[in-house]
Amino acid sequence: VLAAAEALGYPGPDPSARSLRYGETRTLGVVLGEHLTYAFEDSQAVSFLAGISEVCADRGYGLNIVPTGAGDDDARRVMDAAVDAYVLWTTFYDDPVLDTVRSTGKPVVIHGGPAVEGLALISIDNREAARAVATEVFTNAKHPAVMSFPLDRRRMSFVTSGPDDHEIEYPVTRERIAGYRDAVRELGFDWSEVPVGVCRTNDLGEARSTMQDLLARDPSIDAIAAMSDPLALGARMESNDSLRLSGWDDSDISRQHGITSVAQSMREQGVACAVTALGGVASNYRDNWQLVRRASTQTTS
Amino acid sequence: VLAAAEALGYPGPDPSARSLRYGETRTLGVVLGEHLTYAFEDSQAVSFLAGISEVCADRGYGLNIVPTGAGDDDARRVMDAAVDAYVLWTTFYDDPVLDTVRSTGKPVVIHGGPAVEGLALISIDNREAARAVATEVFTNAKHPAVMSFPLDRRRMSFVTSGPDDHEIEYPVTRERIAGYRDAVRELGFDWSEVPVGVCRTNDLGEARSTMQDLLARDPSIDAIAAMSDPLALGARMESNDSLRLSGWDDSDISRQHGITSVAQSMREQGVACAVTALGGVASNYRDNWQLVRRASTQTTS
DNA sequence: CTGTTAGCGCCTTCAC
DNA sequence: GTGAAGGCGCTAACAG
Repeated sequence: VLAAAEALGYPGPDPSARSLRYGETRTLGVVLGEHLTYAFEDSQAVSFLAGISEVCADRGYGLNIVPTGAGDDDARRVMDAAVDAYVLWTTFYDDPVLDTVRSTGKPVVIHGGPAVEGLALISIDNREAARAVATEVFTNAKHPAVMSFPLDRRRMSFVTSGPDDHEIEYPVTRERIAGYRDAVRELGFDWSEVPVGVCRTNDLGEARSTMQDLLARDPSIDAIAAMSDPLALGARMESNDSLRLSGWDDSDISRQHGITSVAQSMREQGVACAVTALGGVASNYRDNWQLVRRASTQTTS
Repeated sequence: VLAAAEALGYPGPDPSARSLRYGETRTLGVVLGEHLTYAFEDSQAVSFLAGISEVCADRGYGLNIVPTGAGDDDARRVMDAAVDAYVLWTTFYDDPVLDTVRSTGKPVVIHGGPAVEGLALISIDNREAARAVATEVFTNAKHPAVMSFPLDRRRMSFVTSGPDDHEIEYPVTRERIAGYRDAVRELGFDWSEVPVGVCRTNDLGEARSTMQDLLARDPSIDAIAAMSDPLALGARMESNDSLRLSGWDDSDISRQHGITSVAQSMREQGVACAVTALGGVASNYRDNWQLVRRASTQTTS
């Protein structure tokens, strides 16, 4: 009998049929608010996925990566994915994908934000961390400024000042801006006059060009709070060592260049997301960050 | 009617049922011969996956990453994956997974090797590239040596000399060793006396420790052909600038440190694998590499 | 203990 | 035009 099956080229049990029967696929879905290649180009995204995949490997789950934002078939792509649960990365306020994943009735974990009633959220307290690092970098400064991630899906590079919350579509970015604003105000500055350079992508080149634009607008800038280490380094390259500077993520870049940064483990957050999505209980990550003080915010007075 | 469905919490079309009906899942499977986290830790693996994902995103395919080598349920994991085609990364001679994927009857593309009758193969000509770079680095040398990736699944670090093909389980490693050997013999050395340092992992620390072991065995080593740029840099850090040196992949490391290297695009190879797996025709990648000469193999005589 | 059957949810066909 | 039914491949339950 087995020989006959072999001879006829029986392709083995069909996974779709099996899933249908059992009602589970043993696969975790990761929904990206970005182009798929971004998942493998941004080092933070890679760390996050490494954490996710660690959990999947342990439990014998596959990992299905679903890109969104490319077209109007996002909902179909997400719903068509044969997965048991979703982890969302880089989603935004009012993202239609949020409704889509919720309507599936499957477990959903959102990384970073936004907080959605009934869906799990894993994130550090970006606002509080931003307040702490900005307080560090803006103390003893005369003309503070910010280097930011994109504010909305259009992902434009530009320079503005004191942006309002409602202009900012990405939760992590909004929270960090809010934290910078908290610090700015506590130190007695006028937020509406603080220049904010927005970088389309998270890389050195973009940061340098945006820093040039910032300095063109206000050459007296003497302190920069940046949302990533590459952005911070780009700012320094267009300035001089007297610039007070902070980055974010405590990567090799900030270590090598003595840049004050915010340490957080994307990998651990990935683990927490996957564990939660697959039915476990992860610890609270709100306070899982640390301010790492380095030479770039040393007081020189 | 729609309202009623909504009210009852209809979870939307079930992807498993849909796949079953249509006989396709619109998902590409990537089978890793490594622990899943490796896929996100090794920069070459990340580039390869970026290429794969680019194609998947274009065509509206999902990406399902299946780790193997963890236990004896590899076959089940692979067969249970709801995918339309497979791409294999870091597989080896006689890997049982090869039989498993073939038995599914789905399209299979193997990256790097081994060549299997009836399954597609995407790879540069590692042997020829290794011969070229070794000829470059070993010319004018007196005591050539090699820094290698693991030879087999046990992934041990150790020092040996002139290993035979049959000791080497990974196709890419075997081909490169063969190319080094070709060059060594053409230059008149005795392959069986050439020290080969095997590094368990592809990182600097491992390379430094293995280089120490190599030098302990033969302090007169004056040229190293390494299978990656990190391994090459590690070797240099335990030696001095007079060491003739070559790496592989033409990464930032080799550029910054003036190390001769072999350029190839893992990303393009990823694209080629995905295109082939999903039914397209990719161009031949055998000769898609280049020797990049730098200061580390300058003739100083 | 072996053999048959029902049904997972979907889509397409065919009947009305 | 609307509506019912069959079958994709699997497995659990049930009948012989």
